[in-house]
Amino acid sequence: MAVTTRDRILDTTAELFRRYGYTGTGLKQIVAEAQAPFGSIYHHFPGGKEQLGQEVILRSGGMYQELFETILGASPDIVTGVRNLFEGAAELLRQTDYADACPIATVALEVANSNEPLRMATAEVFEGWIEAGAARFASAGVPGEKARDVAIVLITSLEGAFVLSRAMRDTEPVRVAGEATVVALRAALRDAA
Amino acid sequence: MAVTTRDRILDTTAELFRRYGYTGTGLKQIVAEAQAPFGSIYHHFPGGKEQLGQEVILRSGGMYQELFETILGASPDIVTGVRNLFEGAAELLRQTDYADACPIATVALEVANSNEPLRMATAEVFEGWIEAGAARFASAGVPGEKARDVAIVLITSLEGAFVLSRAMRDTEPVRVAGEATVVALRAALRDAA
DNA sequence: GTCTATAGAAGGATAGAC
DNA sequence: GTCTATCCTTCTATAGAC
Repeated sequence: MAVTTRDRILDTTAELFRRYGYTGTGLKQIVAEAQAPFGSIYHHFPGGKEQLGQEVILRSGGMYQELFETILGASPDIVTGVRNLFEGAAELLRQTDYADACPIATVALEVANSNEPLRMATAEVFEGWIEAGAARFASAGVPGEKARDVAIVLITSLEGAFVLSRAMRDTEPVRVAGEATVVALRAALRDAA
Repeated sequence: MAVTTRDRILDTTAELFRRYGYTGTGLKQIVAEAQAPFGSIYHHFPGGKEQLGQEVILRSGGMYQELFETILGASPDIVTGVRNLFEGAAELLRQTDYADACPIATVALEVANSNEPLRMATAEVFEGWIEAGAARFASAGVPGEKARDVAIVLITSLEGAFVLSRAMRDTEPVRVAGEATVVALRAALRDAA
């Protein structure tokens, strides 16, 4: 079949991590949902839960980055792209009962002071997002020294808005944070002129 | 003594939640660190871990709000106050090995789609922070309809910056988010003139 | 190699001694 | 009422049957 057991485990784990976090997701829960025998986890991931977590973090981070790129690439200009990104996130939240937000933020907070290998994986993802965002903003006309800052503002705004929107079950924080990010981006673009 | 067993349990739990999250913190771990017998948890919190979690969330939220008010109240003007708030957060992160950030964000993400009573507690805290911030910005001269938005920008920026800074072990996200929040606040204040 | 059964530790919760 | 001992479940991980 097109999807291997290994991929099914990775996909299922990513989904469960997003909803229940790292410590809140059990290996038995994963294999049950992925319709795989328990032993297949240790067959495909000899390092156990930690190895599985690492791969899920890096993989989800990469997929989310591709989603960013797709949305921004499909927009006529960078300002519209950023606006579409936040509006799409708000809509997706609403449609998924406020579950479908950042795939790694919950895990990132859980492991930041308790699991160094996993913390490093989340840091690697965030750093990758920042660099990708900075490159895109720079090529859109944001001055070099400002491009990284704008990328950080975008990502921190979105992450923080996810925290509040998921807790409050309201898209308001995502919408407001999106507007603020657009304003910050416009200001940075003005500096270039 | 000045501090009761109940308070010691609440303080200890708040600290452990911040570091390990809700599911990552065990009741046995709590009583061990609080130097209390195991039974005292169910004596003081008959509702078990969930009741304890609820009280910790609301209490930590209130204490953090007081901290906001203290910092903003001690600053000569609102812009300086917001700057001090982010700078203080960055310094505290650095000093505490990037553990001392938002006391409830980790729990908020963990429970958002898995524990409705606890989700409501986190939502109550965030809504309280937004309203307190909006009131303060309004009295500082931000037009009424903008005051709530600025408060949301402040809180989402800080929360998102905490996620990145803790994961990356770098204060850069908090500092950049702080600058952006100051810029947004200044723009809102200009609208009033 | 795929899968089941189970080990050994830790989880939350409770009963009852004192 | 304070505290201890224990219950039952669930956790990660492993051993070994097929």
